[in-house]
Amino acid sequence: MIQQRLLDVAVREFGAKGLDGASTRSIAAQAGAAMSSITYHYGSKEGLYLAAADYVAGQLGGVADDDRLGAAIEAGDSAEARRCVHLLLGGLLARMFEGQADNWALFIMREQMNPTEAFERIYAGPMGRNADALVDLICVVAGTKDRRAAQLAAIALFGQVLIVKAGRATCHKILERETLGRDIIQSYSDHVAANTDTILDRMIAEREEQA
Amino acid sequence: MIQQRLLDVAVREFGAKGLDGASTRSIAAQAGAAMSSITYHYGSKEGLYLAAADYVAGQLGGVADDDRLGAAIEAGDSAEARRCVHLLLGGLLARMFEGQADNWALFIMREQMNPTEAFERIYAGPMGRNADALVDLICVVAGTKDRRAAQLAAIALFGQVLIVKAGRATCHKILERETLGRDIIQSYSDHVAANTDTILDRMIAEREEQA
DNA sequence: GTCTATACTACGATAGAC
DNA sequence: GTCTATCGTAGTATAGAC
Repeated sequence: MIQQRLLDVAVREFGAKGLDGASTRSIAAQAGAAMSSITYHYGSKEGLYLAAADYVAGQLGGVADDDRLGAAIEAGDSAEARRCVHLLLGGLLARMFEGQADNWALFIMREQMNPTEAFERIYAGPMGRNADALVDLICVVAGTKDRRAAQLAAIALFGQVLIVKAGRATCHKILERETLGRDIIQSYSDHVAANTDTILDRMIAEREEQA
Repeated sequence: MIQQRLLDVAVREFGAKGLDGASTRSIAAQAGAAMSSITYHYGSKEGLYLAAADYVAGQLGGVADDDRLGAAIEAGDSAEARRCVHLLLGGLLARMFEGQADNWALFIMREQMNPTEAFERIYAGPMGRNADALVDLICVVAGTKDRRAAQLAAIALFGQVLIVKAGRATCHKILERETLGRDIIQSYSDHVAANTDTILDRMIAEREEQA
């Protein structure tokens, strides 16, 4: 399928070089198609960019069982909500280390730094649902109605996940490795999980202090 | 000074569009100079890019008092080392919110995702020194010789700082704000500081358990 | 639906006037 | 040291053959 090949290459090229930097000639050539096929299928370079954004957004789903997350939030089950926080963050972290992650992660990073219409479309999908769920889950775990505190905690927790991609080169320098093996990935996942529990415990303790 | 104006614009343009995406014509025009002045001063587009990288690297210094950090590490003073960790992370976080930060932060983010020679030059400066100092400080605070654990902790801690830039658009969505006011910035700084203390305390407890 | 051919613009680099 | 002029290449978009 020529459209599928175009999208795969487009995500990689737009991610690596941005909308301006990537060229339709190069994308078409790598996909084994004529440049005019992009115009035919997507109208223009921008059309292909937005199509690539939608494609990326769709691939962000399934990181955790949305139904289970929703049920835990609905039920207000603190213990189950904590398990869901770990499922969500662990799932996201695992995604960051998957082989194809570089392609779409670069695309999203770029949109984060300089958001265009494409970011709205990406965030409207599974990405935004994951973010909302994390905030809701933290509220349930901490037993707090202080949503702002839960939002701040969600950002900090997500930062621990994001850095392995957004600061990949620095991580390699700090760990003195050019590639990260399974043992290090597992160690970091364990460390993040432990941090998460510690932070959630502190939020619970702070809430009980105030009460 | 025409070279200074060229560097300022170059950092912004290369950060926003990358080496390929940015154009020397546009950079020169915004700096109020002829395009050939880039060739004259920097030899080529790549030369200007590397000069911009060096300029960015230099601006990352002074986030914390290097002498004080070094002294705390040298002395093995746990309490002072913890204060230094807060100084370093707090200083970095404050830098992330400074007005001009977008320009150089975008430049560095881009290099993180797709490192070139420019990243080596940036990391060889204050950025790498800050990273090394953070790992050393954590070792002192936790009283551990498990350097790998300190490295993982440093990455997680730094992730909490990085996300406000690398995931800026998502932060705005989560906090339901289009801009982040001083009150929210202060709240997040406090949250990160509290997380940092909690994590360091846990590392100390884990070390004492093993002993 | 996919290709080739082409029009037009913008790019980086260089030469030479001042 | 800064400018204008120009060269060769590569960019997007479009038209039209098949």
